[in-house]
Amino acid sequence: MYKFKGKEYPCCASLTMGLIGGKWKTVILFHLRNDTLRYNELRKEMPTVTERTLSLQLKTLEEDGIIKRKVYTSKPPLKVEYSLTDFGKTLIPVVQSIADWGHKTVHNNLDVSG
Amino acid sequence: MYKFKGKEYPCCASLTMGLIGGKWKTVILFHLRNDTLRYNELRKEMPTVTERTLSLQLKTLEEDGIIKRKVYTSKPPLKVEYSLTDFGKTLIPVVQSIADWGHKTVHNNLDVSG
DNA sequence: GCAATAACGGTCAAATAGGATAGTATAAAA
DNA sequence: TTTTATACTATCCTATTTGACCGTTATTGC
Repeated sequence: MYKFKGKEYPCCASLTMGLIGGKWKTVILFHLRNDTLRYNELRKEMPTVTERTLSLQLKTLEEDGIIKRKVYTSKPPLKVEYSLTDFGKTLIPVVQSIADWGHKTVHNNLDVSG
Repeated sequence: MYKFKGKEYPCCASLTMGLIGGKWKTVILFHLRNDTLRYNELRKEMPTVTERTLSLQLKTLEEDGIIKRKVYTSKPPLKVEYSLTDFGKTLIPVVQSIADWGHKTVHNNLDVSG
């Protein structure tokens, strides 16, 4: 049994998936792996996600300590930047290997059965 | 846009997650990464999954060409063995990095915020 | 004055995932 | 002869995730 942040997981792999699983989290982390991006910049990178879902996922990633949210409110134009925390940066190799596999698989077309 | 087996994904990372995402798939792949296991051997490794869910996940992993199912029915005692296909073996580094991160994270207790 | 941009939040609904429980067929073991 | 083991399948139900759509506050640009 693995425990992390009050949640229990039966396997080390399921712990990781509990944090980065779901339809959009790895996509967000992929776009943030080398960059700091604003909310609307993320939206442009991920046009098919709804705003509601994006902000929900950003919130849980922040709660889990994986990304940080920096608000520039020193005066008017609201500006919010998202980036990986130090803890979140430890996930870069994982996210990268997930992304690389997807990329390589499409290109090699290793798909046998059609 | 990435396409694989008739499904579309907005990002290379989401393609991978479409195949190995969900609560149990990486756990199954983790246990099969070096071994061939029978249905009930998998159950013993994953006592908290229900039989329904386990067999559903095994079926979709098989349909996606990631694992193969070998039935030994040459006479009576029914025996079914699950193992990775060659295609599935290309996922070993991905699954391993997911598992390693979970393992290391629990042990280092990198959890900052509590 | 009006539209556009930025960064969301709220509500509702649909889809999907997963769990609880029980049942099946066969055969061996006690 | 009853129980146990193997490898599932079938129903039913709940919980979680995600999408559609609209509203909000504030400010800049035309």
